[in-house]
Amino acid sequence: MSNPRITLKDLARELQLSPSTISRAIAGHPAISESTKKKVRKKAEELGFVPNSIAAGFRKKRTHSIGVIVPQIDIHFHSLVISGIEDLAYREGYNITIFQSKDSIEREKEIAKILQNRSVEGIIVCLSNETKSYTHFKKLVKLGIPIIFYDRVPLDFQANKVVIDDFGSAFKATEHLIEQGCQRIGHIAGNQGTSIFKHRFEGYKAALQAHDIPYDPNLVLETQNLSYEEGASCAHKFIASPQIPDGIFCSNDYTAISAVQVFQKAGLKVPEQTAVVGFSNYPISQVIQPNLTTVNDRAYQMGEAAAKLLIRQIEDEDNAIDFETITLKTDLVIRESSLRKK
Amino acid sequence: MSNPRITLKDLARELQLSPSTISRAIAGHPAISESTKKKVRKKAEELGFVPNSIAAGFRKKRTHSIGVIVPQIDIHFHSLVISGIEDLAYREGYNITIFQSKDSIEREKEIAKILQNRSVEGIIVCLSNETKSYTHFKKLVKLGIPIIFYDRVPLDFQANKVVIDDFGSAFKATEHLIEQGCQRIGHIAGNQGTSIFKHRFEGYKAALQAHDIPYDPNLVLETQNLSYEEGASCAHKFIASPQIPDGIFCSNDYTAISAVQVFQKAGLKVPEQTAVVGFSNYPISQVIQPNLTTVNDRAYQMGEAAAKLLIRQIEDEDNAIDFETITLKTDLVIRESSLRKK
DNA sequence: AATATTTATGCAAACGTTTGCATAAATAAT
DNA sequence: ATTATTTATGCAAACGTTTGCATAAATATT
Repeated sequence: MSNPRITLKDLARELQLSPSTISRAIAGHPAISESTKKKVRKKAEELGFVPNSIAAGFRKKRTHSIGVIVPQIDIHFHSLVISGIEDLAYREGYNITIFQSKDSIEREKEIAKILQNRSVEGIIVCLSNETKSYTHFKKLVKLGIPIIFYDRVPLDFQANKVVIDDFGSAFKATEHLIEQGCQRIGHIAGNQGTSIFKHRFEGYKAALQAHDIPYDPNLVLETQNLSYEEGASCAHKFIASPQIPDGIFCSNDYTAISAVQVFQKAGLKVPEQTAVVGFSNYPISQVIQPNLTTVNDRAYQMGEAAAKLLIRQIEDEDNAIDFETITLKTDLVIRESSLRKK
Repeated sequence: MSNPRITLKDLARELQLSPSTISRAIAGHPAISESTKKKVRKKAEELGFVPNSIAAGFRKKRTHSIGVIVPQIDIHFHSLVISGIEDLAYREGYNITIFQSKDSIEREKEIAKILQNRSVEGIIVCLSNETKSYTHFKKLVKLGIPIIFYDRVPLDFQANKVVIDDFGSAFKATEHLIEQGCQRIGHIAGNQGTSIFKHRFEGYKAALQAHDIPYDPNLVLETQNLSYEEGASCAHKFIASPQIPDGIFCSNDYTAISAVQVFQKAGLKVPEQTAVVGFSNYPISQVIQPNLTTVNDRAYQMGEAAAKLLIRQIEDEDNAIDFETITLKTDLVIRESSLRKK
């Protein structure tokens, strides 16, 4: 049989005071005498009183709860984002209720309803792949619940967003290959229906153009899921082409790594014959041989920025803050797979 | 200005009924007529009423909330466990409030208090590295809050635990090397102060003994953190030894991978000259060349099992369930790094 | 001593549900 | 027509805090 939890009323009974006095004493209210405060705190400690934030929150209409919806927790990118969110939230006295949408719009809608039901004060969400309409989120915004979208964000309605500079990152990555002497640069692209990958493709093209290198559509291969297998397939296509590219910018690390491995198996030297750059700085990228040059997309910082923006919006009581978009710069982590010269 | 949230009282006013009738109608109580139920549900839908589970939970003394404490969310093992927990919890109508202890006993104690404060109905926790005393958890158990420990579990007090069969897994991994013809088998061990790694070491020894292979302490190298660097260092020590081992069982994938790479750099053929087996089946293990044979420690299933056990304990009202330990079997995923013969 | 002001504590309503018991209306039985 | 039973809805307390306002006691001023 468990011990029942101690309440303010229990302390009140013990000390022959009223629950409102106990509540104020514990909160350090100036109208309560120091001696009463001392007495109450001592007895609270003695009996193991822990405030019931459900009851307090119910009265004050505050939950200090943030809902987080990610496609999958075990995808490294998202686990870094969540880690960044939790660290910031913990420091600010908020806690995180987490859900996976599993890239299902139906599950995402159900979760949105659950979060309303649970009175979260704000939401951070990476949209599911299937999400094309956002009424389930618009409804919550209308109720005054701020929402921050990260990574996959809605394009056609105003919202708070935290994204990375995909265009600029791709530009820099491609530019790096050019600076390493590459002239015939290929691109393994992500699904162009997803704006992230579209921007990466645009950045790649812009860098070529900026350096007077003609864009050759035959050097761009589009994948659906940027999977390891698709990367290998693209690498084989490059090898089979009349003129093998001497540099490749890949939209994620998996395709970059598989490309590297296919080239090596085919006897192509990386980076001497073909330099390769990936995207996302997964832990894998510093383990494979040669170590992979890759864009560090700062997922942890993305999480921190999203949580900071959300808490600012929660605590802005007059709702004066307009929608905001934070675009994080990235770093290019230069490793062996693209280094020809210093 | 946001729209205020619709309550039972609002519906009551609209329909000229009492809030208790509205509550019962929405809940489908048999004492309420079908026509009233229909009318109430229609109006609820029309006005966008969503039940307030904070208020309902306050009255019923239920939160349907589970607290989860992991050392770090972005460690792949833990992100898989959390994914397993969330999937099971979502299906059972519970939600997950997540915290990182950052391997700090102080932060863990603070989090335990926060979870009491928030009236979670149960807790799943992987103890921080620093945790040597458990009063902060014992106190919660005494209040009737069930706690499931996973992976790093307390040894000297009765608790619910979900672990893997470290001994049996290590035995099987070592046995596999023996079956592949290895006779001089080394071990890169984890910190022996952690029972997980101690059991792995014991399993390794037991397999040698079971096959009449003498245990040679010179073939066992202990690390502190099983880091990539420590793995490389151990590999160098093996290379410098008078007789290089022809098989190595490593306590995690990072050390296995770095060992493989050091051997390859030194001209040793893996697995022909030295076969290598890792532990944890990180995504890395199927990417490196040769692909790594490794123990799949089924972190996702560990999460599911922990959540299932916890919810069973939460919903067992007479508290008749004794403490329980679930030991998950693992699979040995045989890949190139250990295959000499079929 | 009487009056005014300040200090410290208490009362009770409130938050939004749920639910035991009460009561009015409808229906059935005599 | 009267009485008994059933049906459907309502009242109000409860959950554990917080807080506006009330009040008693202590202190200061005249």
